[in-house]
Amino acid sequence: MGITIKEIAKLAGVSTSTVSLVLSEKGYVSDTTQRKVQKIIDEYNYRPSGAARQLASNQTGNIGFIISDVHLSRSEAFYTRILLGSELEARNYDANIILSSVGQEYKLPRFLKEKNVDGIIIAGSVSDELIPFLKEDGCPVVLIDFDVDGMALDKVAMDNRRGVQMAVEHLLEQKISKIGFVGGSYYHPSIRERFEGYQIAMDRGGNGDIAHNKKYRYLTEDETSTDIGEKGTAEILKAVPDLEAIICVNDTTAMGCLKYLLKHGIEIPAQMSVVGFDDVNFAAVAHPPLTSVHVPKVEMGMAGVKLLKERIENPDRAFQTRTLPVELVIRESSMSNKQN
Amino acid sequence: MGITIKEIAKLAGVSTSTVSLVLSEKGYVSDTTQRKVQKIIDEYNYRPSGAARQLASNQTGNIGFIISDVHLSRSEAFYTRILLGSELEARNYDANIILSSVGQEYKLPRFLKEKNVDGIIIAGSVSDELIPFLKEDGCPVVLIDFDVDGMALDKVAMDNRRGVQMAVEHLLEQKISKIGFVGGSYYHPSIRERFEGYQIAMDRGGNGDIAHNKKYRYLTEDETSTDIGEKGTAEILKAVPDLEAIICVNDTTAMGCLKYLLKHGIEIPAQMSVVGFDDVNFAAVAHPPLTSVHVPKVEMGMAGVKLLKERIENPDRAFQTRTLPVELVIRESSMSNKQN
DNA sequence: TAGTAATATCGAAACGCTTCGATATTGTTA
DNA sequence: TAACAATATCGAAGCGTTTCGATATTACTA
Repeated sequence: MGITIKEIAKLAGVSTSTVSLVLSEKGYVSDTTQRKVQKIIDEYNYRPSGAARQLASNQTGNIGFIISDVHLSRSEAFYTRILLGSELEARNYDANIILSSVGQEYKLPRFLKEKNVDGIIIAGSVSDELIPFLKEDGCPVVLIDFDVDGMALDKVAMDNRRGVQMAVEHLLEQKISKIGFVGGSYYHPSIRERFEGYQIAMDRGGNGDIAHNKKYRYLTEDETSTDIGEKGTAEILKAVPDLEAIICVNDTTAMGCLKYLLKHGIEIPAQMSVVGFDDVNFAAVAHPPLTSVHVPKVEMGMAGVKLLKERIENPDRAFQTRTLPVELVIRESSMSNKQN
Repeated sequence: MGITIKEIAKLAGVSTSTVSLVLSEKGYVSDTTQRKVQKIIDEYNYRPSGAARQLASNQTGNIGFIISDVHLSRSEAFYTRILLGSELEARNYDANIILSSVGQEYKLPRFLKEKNVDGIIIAGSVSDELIPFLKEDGCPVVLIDFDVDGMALDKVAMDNRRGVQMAVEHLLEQKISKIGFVGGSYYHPSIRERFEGYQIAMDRGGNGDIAHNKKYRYLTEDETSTDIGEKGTAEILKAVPDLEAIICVNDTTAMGCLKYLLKHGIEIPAQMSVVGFDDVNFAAVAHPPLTSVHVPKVEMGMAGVKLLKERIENPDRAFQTRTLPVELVIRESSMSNKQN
């Protein structure tokens, strides 16, 4: 296709090795030569072939980003924002993100089959078989918002427990203690941690009896959704008519919760406070605006790339887990009148 | 790293060319040889090097997907779903999507600099300079939901005009004719088409006086947002107090519109109908659920990959524009009582 | 100023595939 | 059964880089 390094070398009157040195900015090159070569490069708009470079140097400059297709197609932009973060950070390293969604069928992404990446980021839950396979393959892997028991890997997480604790504390401060908990996807580590955070904070606030009473929770293995939110709210409300607040495992669930309450004329937050988690796009524009635990999604994506880079450069270092802090964003849905 | 084709060849007692033929499933290979070689391949878990393959065959199996970072980070999952579609379709061709967000600064993605892709998909608007540059470079390009005047390119579009026409007709049928139009990003071709659709349909319905009266519209070059929606609604309402409906250029804008109306106690749809466009995630869970023109986002992404593949295989064919149909999804926000 | 270190450049061997042309074998046709 | 086509396999030449010595030049040190 384009012009090659050989031709550039000839035009500049130097060897290809010299051109290569100019390109990579390492080794010794005199100023005059460097300028001379660079001029030709610019003039002919020369761009080195990635393939050749990869082949010769045995590194690709690519980062594989794996995400389950159900996550990628989920309505709320959670993993998408993580992807964005990774992409932004990758740009800093001049690396490319090769995206691959995987289904449940455990078909290896092509880039993997052809070892076209220096390392892999996995965001969210994926098929169980995939990760052991990758590890065995010796490919550097970083997990974002996921975990596999007993797998020594670099991970990026968020402080799920702390997040819900803050939410609970915020409610307790308003003298709201009859707090229910609604959610799905209970298989996911983050979800479990969120529930634990709820129990811990309730225990501490002296409301352990509530947090350990099954009447106050609706928790299923089904994928979180607005439906789960609606149904869960209905169930809990049936069991506990004088409920004061509902904490949802994520905003999607909370949307369902809001929907149910609205439909049944239960005033938010006057009669019922609602808190979500993730602080995704629509939390702020929901009706009423939804109090939610903000997750630094973009930062998580960036952290993943950083961790991966470090692992690639230093394959023998100890495995790390980077847990990013979260933040409670208080909006109307939980600003109970009782406070004022 | 791994085992190479040479070693496989030796182990199978054939030449590397034969192994290559087995791999690519073309040319003549006897059944026995094919089995023999495949056995070794499986046994040693051999996977050919993408780099070497690319270098030798001069094709990458990669598709570049370019999206402006503002789009990628936009809250609603519009372009993200297009990306998903492309990814799914790419899987069918065993191709990889290399994702690259670009900022306004027009820094070339690395994959582009190193011609690491067979073709490129651009989703949404990007820097003006980028596209001519790519064309000049001879790289196959497909535009999804974007256009550059006078650029002969393959494109994937949606029927924006028809979409808004349907919305208008739906309102007119309910004897609602005082319809305003709110939106931003007016520089974007799709947005302009949506506005045109509004005018055309209003003209046809005998309400041209309204559609051509500036009082009935709020249209800016600023990026669409809920803020635009709020502000636009406020402005139009000030100018036309007896307004009956508002069509927004997209759902994000419509969310702002709903927010404003809700805040000011204007009942939807009893006093005011609202229609959005795109039918993104939160449209269905909005309060009230938002009538919106459904855009087949995933299908658009898939169509882009198909178009690109066709172009790559046949570089000289005429340029095509694939316009996908849209659909009006009627929800509560526009089911005026007048109808019943 | 000889001897060594730093600087500058180059040639050539990889890197791991694909593919073309050559050669050998088998099958088909008149 | 001679002649030719189809089938099967192989060797070797690329593909466009990087990188490892080797060599040549210049600068510095004692």
